[in-house]
Amino acid sequence: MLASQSKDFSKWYNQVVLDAGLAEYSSIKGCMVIKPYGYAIWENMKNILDGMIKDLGVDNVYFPLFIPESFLKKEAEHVEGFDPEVAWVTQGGGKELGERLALRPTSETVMYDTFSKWIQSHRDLPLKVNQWANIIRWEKRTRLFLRTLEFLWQEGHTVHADERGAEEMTNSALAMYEDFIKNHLAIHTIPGRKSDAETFAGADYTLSVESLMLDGKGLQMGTSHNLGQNFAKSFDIKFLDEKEEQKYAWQTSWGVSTRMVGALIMAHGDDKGLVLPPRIAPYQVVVVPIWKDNKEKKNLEKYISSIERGLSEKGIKFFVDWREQQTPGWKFNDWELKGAPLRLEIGPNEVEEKKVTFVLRDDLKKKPLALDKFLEDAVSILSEMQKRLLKRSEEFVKDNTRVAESYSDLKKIISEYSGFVEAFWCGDEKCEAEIKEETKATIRNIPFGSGGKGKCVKCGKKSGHKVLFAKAY
RNA sequence: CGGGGCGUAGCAUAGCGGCUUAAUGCGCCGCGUUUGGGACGCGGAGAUCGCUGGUUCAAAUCCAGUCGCCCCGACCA
Repeated sequence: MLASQSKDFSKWYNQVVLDAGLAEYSSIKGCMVIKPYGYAIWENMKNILDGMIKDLGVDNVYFPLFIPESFLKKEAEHVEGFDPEVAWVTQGGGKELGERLALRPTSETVMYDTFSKWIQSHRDLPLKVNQWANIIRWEKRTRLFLRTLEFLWQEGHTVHADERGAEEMTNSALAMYEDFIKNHLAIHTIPGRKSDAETFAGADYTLSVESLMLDGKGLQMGTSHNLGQNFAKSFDIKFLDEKEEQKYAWQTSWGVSTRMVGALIMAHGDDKGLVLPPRIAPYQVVVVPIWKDNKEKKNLEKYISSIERGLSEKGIKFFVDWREQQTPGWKFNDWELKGAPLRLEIGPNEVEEKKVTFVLRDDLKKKPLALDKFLEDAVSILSEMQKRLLKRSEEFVKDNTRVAESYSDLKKIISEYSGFVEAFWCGDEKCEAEIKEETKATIRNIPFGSGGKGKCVKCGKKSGHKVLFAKAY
């Protein structure tokens, strides 16, 4: 039995990850094994995003896992930010190394060392590359998919001739994430800008898309950094422009990680397990055959193969669960745990009447439908479900976003409801730090277009924008 | 890095100085009956009790060390 979401959310989360077969703990501290079903979800995310990234004119590359210490040290803020969580290689081939090698916590430095050689002329720009890779960050506290010592991600890195080019890229990367998360993961996010304290080490500014999990905690789902010329200056990325002048380049970097799998679980799941949006589910339709004897099974096989043909023609990803050891009831529960969007229960009754019985994961009601009609409607049934999940997510975020007029409001809302809290903030890091200290809530971001005039909830100084507070993962 | 907990079969646990062969559930293997909401019977395989040392006539059990993991806090995609 699965723990109840409302009673113990984190226990529920861990059980879903383990029992649904997404991942398990490995024998290596802080690291997880991603199992086939979990990896299939990541793979779907990866494939879709990879196409979107290419549509932005970005090419895939691969850079070394090892980063010499001297590279990391070139950008002062960058080292400082990452130093506490870097893993170092000090020996190789049985010998002590002359220089330590970091296992990449992110690839800015190792890439930009090379970029400085690639870029000589304005004709070499813009340079846009992306890398799918594993990342090592020595986190003190780990949690399946959300925070592990090693994780998988995508990191885009671009170089531009002018500030505007970098700005536009920073925005389009974020827009791409928002689009992907909305239209494929069916999760509503709030795009905005990070406060200085939460800005990526070495960036001019950081944009993010933030969402709310079902327990009311915030989760950053993607980030896009405008690096300005900070790294260009440290790594000497210069080019001759049209006027034959030497200029430092402008850069961006942006990424999303396997953390999104965790977000997917926590944004849609229920007490029965995962709820996967059809567009990201490994199997959109799972067929559970029900039979008593060989004769019934023979008839079923024939009937189901016609269903298979029909689903294939519509481009629907499906799986027929012919396992002999499990009873139908067991399979129903198993696929609910695994979040299959649509389940077909096919037995002698369905064969007899040329119909299907289907159950959608979000409402769990059994519905009969003529086979022909079902095959005709399957695509739209799934896309309706996709829409419902997004709508539910939007409503959830809306219902759990509250406005705080005063500091006591803020404290009260955070402790009673959690969720997002909109409040004015003066921009002072001191107020931000004190609020974090006292309420555990952090500024998730400053949503785009948030304006108005008011007073900082903490110090009462004038403020020109509301920001989003939440307790976060 | 601070606080807490735990290492016994693939997994989850019981046993906490002597019950004589280390137990139970799940899982696994075989046979049979089952199969429309987590089936059942019978038979079976599987454990140097994390590791090292010590105390004792006797150690999974007590002591010391060591390694590892999990949970709670500060740092983070």
